[in-house]
Amino acid sequence: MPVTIYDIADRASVSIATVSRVFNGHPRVSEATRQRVFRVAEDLGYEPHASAQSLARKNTHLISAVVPVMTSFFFMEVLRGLQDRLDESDYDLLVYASRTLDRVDGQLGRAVQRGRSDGLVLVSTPLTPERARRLADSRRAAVLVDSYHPDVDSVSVDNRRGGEIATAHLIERGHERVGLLLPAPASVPAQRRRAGYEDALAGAALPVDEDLIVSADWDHDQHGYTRYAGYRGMQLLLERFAGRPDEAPTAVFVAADIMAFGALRAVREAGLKVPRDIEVVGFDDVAASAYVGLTTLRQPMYEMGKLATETLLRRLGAPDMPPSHTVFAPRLVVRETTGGEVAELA
Amino acid sequence: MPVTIYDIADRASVSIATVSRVFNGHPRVSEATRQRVFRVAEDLGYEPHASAQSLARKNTHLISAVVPVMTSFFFMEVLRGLQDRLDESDYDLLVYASRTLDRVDGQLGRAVQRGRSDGLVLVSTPLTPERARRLADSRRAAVLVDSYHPDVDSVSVDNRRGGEIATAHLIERGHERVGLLLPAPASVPAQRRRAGYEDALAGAALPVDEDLIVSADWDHDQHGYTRYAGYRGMQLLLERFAGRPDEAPTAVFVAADIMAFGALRAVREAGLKVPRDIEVVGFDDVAASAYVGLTTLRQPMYEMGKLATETLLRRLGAPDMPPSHTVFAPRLVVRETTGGEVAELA
DNA sequence: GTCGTTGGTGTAAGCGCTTACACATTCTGG
DNA sequence: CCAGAATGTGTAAGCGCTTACACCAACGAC
Repeated sequence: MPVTIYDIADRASVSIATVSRVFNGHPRVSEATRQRVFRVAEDLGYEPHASAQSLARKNTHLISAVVPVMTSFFFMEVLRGLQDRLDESDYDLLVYASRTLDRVDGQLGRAVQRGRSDGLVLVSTPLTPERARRLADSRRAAVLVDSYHPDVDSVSVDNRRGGEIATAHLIERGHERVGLLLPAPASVPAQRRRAGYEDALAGAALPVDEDLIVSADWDHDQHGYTRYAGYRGMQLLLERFAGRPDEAPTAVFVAADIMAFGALRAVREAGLKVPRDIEVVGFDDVAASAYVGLTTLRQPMYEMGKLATETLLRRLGAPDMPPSHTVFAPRLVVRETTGGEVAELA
Repeated sequence: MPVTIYDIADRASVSIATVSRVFNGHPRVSEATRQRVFRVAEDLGYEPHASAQSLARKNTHLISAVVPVMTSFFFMEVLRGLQDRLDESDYDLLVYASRTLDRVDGQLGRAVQRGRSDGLVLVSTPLTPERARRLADSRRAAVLVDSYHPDVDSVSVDNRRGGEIATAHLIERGHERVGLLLPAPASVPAQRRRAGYEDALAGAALPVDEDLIVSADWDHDQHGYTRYAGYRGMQLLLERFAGRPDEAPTAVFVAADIMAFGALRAVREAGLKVPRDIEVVGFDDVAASAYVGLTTLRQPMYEMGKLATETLLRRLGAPDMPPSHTVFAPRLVVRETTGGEVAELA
């Protein structure tokens, strides 16, 4: 029933080789033949068979995106960037999003399967030695987004610098007791942001006080980038200083916007006002941050996705080029939570 | 270099047929041979070639999801539902998201290509006769999410009923002048919601006043599900009644949460307070709605995605089953914008 | 006229896998 | 002890396409 090149070859009185050549834009086909083949193909409603092409050509024209738990705005924006760039190429996109963090390796396994896709985009997926080995074994082109490995192309944001900017912003606004709310300690970006936090303190000759820092380490196997983690973290932080209000933080850098939303809530519930009693800075600049008026560090997520694709496509064309690493600087967006103007409409 | 079944066959001293059988769990293989083949395969690091399998088996184990402009929470949730259900199967997911609405058909074309995927999930993509024909020609299994066509499985929400519930809620709260903000008039779900709005008015013996209704019809080729559309729409609505405040709406049903955010903004800018001067009900219940305290109609997006996959997988197993249509009832979630409690943490 | 070119096309060998069919062996029951 | 069933394995024909190689005709150049 389905039409193959054999059918076309028959009806157009040529060989299947010629039909194939026509469809692949081979130069040595006479104009007359080309026209005839196209006409017959049109008549018959022919469409090449993707798997057969993949097998014969030894490439799939497919890109795999591996993302952890697809839940956040971040991944969606990156994906959108990927898509938009891919749209201009003739690659299609396979998405491997795992439900829980422990399934990531399983997804990765499927993504690197022979004949599945030509290249991978790994989003927020730290390249452990084990994973790096697997990737290398598979000989598949890859690019990392939001993580780093010396041997693989990557696109990321300067988390450390971002943490520093965030904290410095608060210090400049007169705060000397700046709290820090972190997701699960395992998160590498969060570690970097913390380093930046410490940089800023050091720059202002302020001490690092562990009491001011809370990590969402209670929920194992979770990344901790949740509203609840921020809510609970802020509660813990406030409780710690319940007996000594003069030592309590007057500002908090929350390492992710989504957490900051929870944190704001906890502040409100504690009967405090933002920014009057406590100022807050987030990280990411997700869509809702503008609504809520959250001061934050903007990550160019969409652009990162776009660039990642760009990089991957380049890599597919030049497998032996040395790896490239692009680092974007996050940009401070001041809103109400640190006394800025009412949010723009965007 | 890459290992094929031939390599394994050699090393295990069996034929390729037997190797294939082992990997496909064929019952008639002796235990000894099975073990040996597995061992050799393990040693060699064998992995089946996806394209070759697809070609030989005549199926790809791939599902395509076609979504318009990947930008909203809605699509992400549906996608997440899809993913999670797919995770339990051995299908992988191809995502076709178009940058603009006019590219949807192009994406659809790629998605239905022979040998690309076994089935399609069409999200918020109205099945025009042209598209229906194409789908039928391709003989590919498909399921519609958030749209309807008699011949194709579908999963959707009762938009009309939702519109009615939203409006009735406002009427019950004492409002007699209820405004309506809609996205682009072409949107079928929006038309249904409007119908529900009119149902509720009729039910309360209230007239339909066109002055109270605003459609985002200024931006052609856009779906109008944007924050700006809501902002502008609300502005227009307020302007209309600038000279006759007694006739102005005291409540507004906004056909999408994202629009409602913009609408709230416009209300605030006009110097009015929600819910004191104007009450607002949205539709969707996106994540940010809880933050903002927006009363809205909750669509079970995640569940719809999950069920869509379920339906599609069933359909793949039974192509001739008559089409099924599942309609979820949206649920009213009362929050601050209609005088409800402060938002839950979720 | 002969000979290398060049353009246009066909033949056939894959690509890596599945599976119908055939065959050989072993098992079972009478 | 043998027919027939059950079990295990191999042979080979695809699946639909690409492409190296070969071939032939037409073409100028000498």
